[in-house]
Amino acid sequence: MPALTERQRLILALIVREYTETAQPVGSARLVEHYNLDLSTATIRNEMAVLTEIGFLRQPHTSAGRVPTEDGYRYFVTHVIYQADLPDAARHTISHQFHQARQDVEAWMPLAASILARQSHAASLVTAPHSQRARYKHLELISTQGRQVLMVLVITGGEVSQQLLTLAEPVAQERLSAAANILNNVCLGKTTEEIAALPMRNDALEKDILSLVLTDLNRGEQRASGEIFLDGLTNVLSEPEFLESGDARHAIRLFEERSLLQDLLARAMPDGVGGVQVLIGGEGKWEELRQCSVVLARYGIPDQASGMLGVFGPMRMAYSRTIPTVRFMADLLSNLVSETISGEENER
Amino acid sequence: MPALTERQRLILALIVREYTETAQPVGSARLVEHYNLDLSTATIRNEMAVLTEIGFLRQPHTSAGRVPTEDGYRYFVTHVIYQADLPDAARHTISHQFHQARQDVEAWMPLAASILARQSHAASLVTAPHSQRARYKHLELISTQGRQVLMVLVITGGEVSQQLLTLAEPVAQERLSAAANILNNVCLGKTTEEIAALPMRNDALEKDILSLVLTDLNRGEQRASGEIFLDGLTNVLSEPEFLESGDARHAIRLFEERSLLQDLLARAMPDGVGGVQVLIGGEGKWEELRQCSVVLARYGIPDQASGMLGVFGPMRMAYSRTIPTVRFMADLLSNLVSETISGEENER
DNA sequence: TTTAGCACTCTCGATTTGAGAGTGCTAAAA
DNA sequence: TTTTAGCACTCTCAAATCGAGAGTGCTAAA
Repeated sequence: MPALTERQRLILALIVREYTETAQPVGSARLVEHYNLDLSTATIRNEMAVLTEIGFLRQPHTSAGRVPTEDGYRYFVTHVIYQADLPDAARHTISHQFHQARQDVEAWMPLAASILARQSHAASLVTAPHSQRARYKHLELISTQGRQVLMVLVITGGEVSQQLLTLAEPVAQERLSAAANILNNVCLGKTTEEIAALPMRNDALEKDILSLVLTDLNRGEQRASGEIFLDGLTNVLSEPEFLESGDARHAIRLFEERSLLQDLLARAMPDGVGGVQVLIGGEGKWEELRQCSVVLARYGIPDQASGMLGVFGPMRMAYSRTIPTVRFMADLLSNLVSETISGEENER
Repeated sequence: MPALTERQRLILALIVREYTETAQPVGSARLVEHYNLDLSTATIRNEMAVLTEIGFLRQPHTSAGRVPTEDGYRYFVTHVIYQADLPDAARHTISHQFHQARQDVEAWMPLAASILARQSHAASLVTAPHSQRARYKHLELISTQGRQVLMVLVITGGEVSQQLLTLAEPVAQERLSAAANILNNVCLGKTTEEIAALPMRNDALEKDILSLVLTDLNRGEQRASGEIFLDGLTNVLSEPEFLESGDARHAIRLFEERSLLQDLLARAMPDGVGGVQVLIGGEGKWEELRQCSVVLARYGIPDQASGMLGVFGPMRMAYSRTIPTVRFMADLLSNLVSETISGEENER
């Protein structure tokens, strides 16, 4: 990583800033004028030549201004604004909105996505907290029609999964409740393996249901993440990058194809809760993201319940705003999750 | 409504078909050539002049081919293909896919949206079944941390809502379960009003929770529809209408702003389950939809649990495919819903 | 009633052109 | 040694021009 002078860093930062705002290549004259620099355009041009030499800037063509390269953005993100903090005003607004929705668990994730999208003026994604090692928490069996039963299974971290089962023969609600009660007593707080290791049930109904519970738990553990919430796609649609090159528009498919998105999340953030990850221009790994950037973070409690959240937009993204926002939101959701589930550990 | 000759109807239909495929104004020569008509271009031109006179076709400019007008599409939809049926092959594919996911209640709605989008090559939307007159079905209280309790409320039709409550003081899980049990016995199958009319509970905990249940039920009834599932937005993004005029792109915002969408659904389909509703070009009521069309249908059981589903795309849409698909899917979901909840009526 | 023929209109793509933006280099100034 | 004024040069972009081609409407004959 080449060392830059203070002034070069400044110029790089200003070019990034100007370009993210205008989406136009920025020339030396505009820079001086717009930011009242105490330098002549010629000096700026010399510095820009250096930055271009290093590979942080490029010219779309001979007589255009400069545009940051992927490396340029990367340097900017890691060396210039990575530690930037979210303004207090924004922190307060966000906290406030969450406080309002405190009671409504179902609203948390969509709210988080909506806030992220609004703050970053880009598309956002949030996955519900999800555990790779699920623990049984509560089972409920509700009879609907004669042979059909709705099974509601609550897992660690408040995850709820529903299944419809068709029994061999009709069973009364009382009988179902009793069976659920027994299983609840036996399985509370146990992991999939622990439940699988339990002695076989004698009762046929209980046996059947327990095996369904197990497949359900297993399926949950297979999934890489919980439900995915998206927002702000329209923000990104009106960006020039997406209007012109069909290339960038291609990237949006990634958001609709959940499987692609899962793959992205899995490969981008293998590690536990931690810092914010910034993928610029697909990092050579995702062809679809060539013109885009993604800012990701994991939240929650490792191994218990964790999810991801992030922002997706053109490479020309307001990183200095987006990164602190993502970091702040990750912390906020982490607190929310740990408040909600920490009791479980004590119960055991 | 002007009466058309058989030949005029044919020509209108062919123009609609050709235009939906190519997105280019269609001229007399292309029509004759492409469909081996036993007529000369001049004859076609005369007929086209008539259709233009009536207001079913228009020319973007003097020397371009013809394009259907909104009225043209409307005539086409109501008089030419409204009764068209979905090919057996498609019916089977769809039924098969649903059969596969029969058990997994949570997968139904996303699956429906996905199928609709795939079949129509447009964007789709499905709302979860929802009841305006909810009936209490089951309550579950799960303690997490000391004072925090996750409340899971199951309502008619399998709707599940979660809330997080913070009690004044810690309460043991046993105590919570007992309270839930009592309330379940008292409230099963009751409507909001009936519950509100019940005698006051003596126990403080039960009283508090019952009032929360009531607000939750009320909030559910206020909502016009259940959760909304979208799919296939990218299908529509690559259509030329959306690439060019920012006008059409504006319409996509409608899909992200749930409130706008709710409004659309509420105003477009006030009536009960019934036929398929086709909104062409916003019908003068939705400025955002000027260049788009929406095909909507309601499914489910009126007053008990019903939802909507539909397809959204450019006005130049393959109606002859989309309309039967929407109709078929509505029937399919209706069956699914009635199978799931019909038992309730018997229980009472 | 249909159709061949024709004059006419208008768009669209290709091509040209000039203004303007921005650069790099050089030589003088600080 | 660093900064800057001056200048020649390059390249894009928007506007203007132009001709081919697509498509029409009309008329008169079949």
